Amino acid sequence: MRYEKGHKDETRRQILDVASAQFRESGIAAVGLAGIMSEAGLTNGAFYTHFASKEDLVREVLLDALSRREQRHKDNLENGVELETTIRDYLSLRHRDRAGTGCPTAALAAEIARHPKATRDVFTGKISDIIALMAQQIRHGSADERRRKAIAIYAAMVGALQLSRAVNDRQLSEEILENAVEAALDLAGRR
Amino acid sequence: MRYEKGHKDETRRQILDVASAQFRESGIAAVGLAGIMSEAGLTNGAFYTHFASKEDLVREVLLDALSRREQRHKDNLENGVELETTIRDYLSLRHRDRAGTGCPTAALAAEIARHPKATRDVFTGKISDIIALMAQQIRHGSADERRRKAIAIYAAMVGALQLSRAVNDRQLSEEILENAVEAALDLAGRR
DNA sequence: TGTACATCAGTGAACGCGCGTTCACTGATGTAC
DNA sequence: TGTACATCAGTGAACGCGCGTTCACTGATGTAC
Repeated sequence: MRYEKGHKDETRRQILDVASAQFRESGIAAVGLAGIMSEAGLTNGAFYTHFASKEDLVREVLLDALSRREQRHKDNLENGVELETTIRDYLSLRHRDRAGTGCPTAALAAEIARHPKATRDVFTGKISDIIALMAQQIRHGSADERRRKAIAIYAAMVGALQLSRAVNDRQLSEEILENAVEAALDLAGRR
Repeated sequence: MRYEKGHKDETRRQILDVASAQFRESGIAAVGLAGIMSEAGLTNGAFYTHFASKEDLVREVLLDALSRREQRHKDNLENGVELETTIRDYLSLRHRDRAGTGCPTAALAAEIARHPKATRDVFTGKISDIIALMAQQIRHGSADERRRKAIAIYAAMVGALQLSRAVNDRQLSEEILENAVEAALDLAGRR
């Protein structure tokens, strides 16, 4: 063949990575395939060698980005990382300012709600897994109680990160992050 | 004049209302001016008699929709409506299923974060006002404590509503809303 | 061993379409003289 | 009172542009005989 073994997989991964960052940075509807392909160092037409449609790409990007997030939660759990650390990392200035490498839920949840069933199915499955992993990070309470807390904490984190990004006032933005950290810790039963 | 007095204002309001619903239902980037104008019963060209650009419309829609939300919070406060009621209304199935008439923050926050300064300024100002009004609904604690709580509760509500909309599983969707209600009430110091 | 053909990742131009925006025009009314 | 002109909300066609998608083609390699 013209290209060495595994070349196509590498190209696919490259497209996936570029799209993943652009979607989270600018939103799905605002990003065009031409822009993705050119940043990936390819021409328009090659896209369809790897994906069936833009919606197919969206689904694959979501699966990939959320799987990476899930893996991070798994690693945290195995390494005994405290829930407090997870919360503080999520609600950090760094995460707020780097949407392109950050949580896909905070960047895209509202948009995902308007996408086809197959795309929402991927989101639903991964979000369930992530909630289950966060529940395991919680120290006290029954399995049911921990799950309930994990859901509420996750929702609070997603909402606060979005607000801190949308708001155009440094002080208010930081106030939102800080208060959400405290609230999440309260909910986790840490104080 | 060709049209009776106040006609232009009515037309402007009509465009504003149609755009407001379409933006919240489908997202700003996914909605076109032609679709807005035809639903408003007008042709393309008339748009620029009322607004300078799509971004101008976005700003006006946001100002209008958030002002209405703010007014609702004011009314609630004057009528002695409990914070619990505000929370339960926000995190209701009805609100989840009617994004077009619902909270602009939950529908558009991530998108607003990517819009120009002037648009984000409008959002920031109104969100500050709404937070201040919610803080007044909280019964216990110093003014500062109540503000901190209001911020956290608002973030949790926004995040939970979005998650409940994005998720493609009825049970999980309702579980998110219910747990967020409980968490918000906990944060408010109701139990 | 040499030749003919198959494979396939990627190229790049083109497709129809809808986007935001512009603009010459319409036609009913108000104003000036 | 009659006429000429100004006003202005709205029309509808057109602008250039970028969108997602298609497709004939390229050219390096692998396979068959």
